[in-house]
Amino acid sequence: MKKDYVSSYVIKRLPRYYRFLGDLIDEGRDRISSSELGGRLKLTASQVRQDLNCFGEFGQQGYGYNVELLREEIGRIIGINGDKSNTVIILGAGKLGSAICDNPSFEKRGCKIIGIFDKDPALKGKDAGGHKIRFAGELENFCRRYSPDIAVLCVPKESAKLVCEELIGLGVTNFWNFTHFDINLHFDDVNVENVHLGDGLLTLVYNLNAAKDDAQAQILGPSARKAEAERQAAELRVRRLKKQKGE
Amino acid sequence: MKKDYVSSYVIKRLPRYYRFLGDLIDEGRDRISSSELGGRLKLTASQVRQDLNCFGEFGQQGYGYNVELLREEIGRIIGINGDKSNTVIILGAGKLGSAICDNPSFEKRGCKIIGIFDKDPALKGKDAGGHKIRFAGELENFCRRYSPDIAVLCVPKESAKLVCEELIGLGVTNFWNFTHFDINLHFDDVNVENVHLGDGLLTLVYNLNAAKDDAQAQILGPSARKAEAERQAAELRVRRLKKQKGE
DNA sequence: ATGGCTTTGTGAAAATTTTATAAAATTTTA
DNA sequence: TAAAATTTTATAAAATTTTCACAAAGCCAT
Repeated sequence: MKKDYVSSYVIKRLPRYYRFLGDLIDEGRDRISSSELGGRLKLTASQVRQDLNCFGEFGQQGYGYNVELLREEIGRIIGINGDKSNTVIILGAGKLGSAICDNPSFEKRGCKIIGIFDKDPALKGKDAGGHKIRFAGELENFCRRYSPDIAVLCVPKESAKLVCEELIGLGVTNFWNFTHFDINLHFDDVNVENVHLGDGLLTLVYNLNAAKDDAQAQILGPSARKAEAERQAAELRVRRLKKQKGE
Repeated sequence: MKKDYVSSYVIKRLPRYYRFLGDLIDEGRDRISSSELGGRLKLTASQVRQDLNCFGEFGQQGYGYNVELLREEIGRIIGINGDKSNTVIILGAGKLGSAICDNPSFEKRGCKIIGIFDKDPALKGKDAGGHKIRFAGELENFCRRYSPDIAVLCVPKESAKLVCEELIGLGVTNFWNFTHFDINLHFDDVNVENVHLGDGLLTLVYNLNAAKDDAQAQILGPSARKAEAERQAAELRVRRLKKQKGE
């Protein structure tokens, strides 16, 4: 049954489904069951079905889901409409900015880069991923004229707040944020997707160290750990008993 | 009380605490309460206390937390030891690879880049963030000699599986994955931190479209939405009543 | 030193997310 | 064509995360 509220956990999984369904099409698959889909994505079949049912009934009993149809449907849910793409500007034409500029295929995701800006006048006119870098001073006029949907922030942390303020003032409300400045903590009524690369590295380092201590620590939840501990204790008891009998 | 199991949600928040405490030090703050910390990070005071108490008792009643001490403690928890840094290799010296190479300060996070590799022989010897690019063929010998702790994957999706297999075979178990290949779906016993930039963009696009429909949709949970709906209904009743009285 | 005030740590309640089960519909097989 | 197998949808149960509430502990002004 279609829900009127969908949790952020479900939404975070949508792009993964979308991406995987694309792979399935490449494999030549035309149908898939929730249990196989779940198995391959390391989710339970239940979860897959619950997730999809938030948006409608896309499956067919006894058959499963049509791969192509489901992918199209999820694309529609996310909002990748072939007819109207979201316009994107990139702030900061440093290494990261220009890497972002051509790396993840914006077009495939219904987005179109319409400008890249840098406050360094020396970069003006140079190329970044097929786009001419503009001087930051042009930003105001550009935004008033084209009102971009999304701003990608690749500026140094120190500039981030100022740039944000200006952009919000110019009506930009959606940010893909690669800076270490937490936009949502300072401004309301904005959509922000934070990347915070450094945070991810730290999470990895934590898990790296945790794995040294206990290989299972990161895999099992509390109840599963408890069950495992009990299983091991039971095994020990059995072994002890056998040993007693043997003697 | 120190816990022996800590949920992944808590762990994901640790880097944020760590980063924010750094900012507080820059601001010259030397103490902070859980309620202020929560307020500034958009978390509840309760959650902050629960999170920290997973690892020990770092606060003091009537005082709060010492900023510097707490930051140090969280650093220790994550595993950023000044004495021994984790060694990192980068696979793929394209735009993204070389951007990663100098952008997020690995050193600050207890990591040290010891090599960057690319399968394009033309890049061999060229500079990327102060490191000489090596030819991918050297990877095996290099790994056997230095056994790096972490591999950063910035290769195209097609190469990802092969590179992964080789690295795992060479004993690398920690991956910071920027490719669209889901390592953890194909290999066990590895720590993976996926970035999947494209997924983040899609999440942003979804929220962008959702915001158009309902500004509050992404902020409130189900029960809060229900309560808000009830509040509005009650307000309407009151207004109606007033109107009746007025007439 | 003392008393009021602040703030933590913690167990329990509430909310949310995930998993499991029962019922219904469709396909496949014989 | 009918029965068996498969698989979804809807619902209920379980697990997990978050919030609440308060006693105990320590700070700080007087």
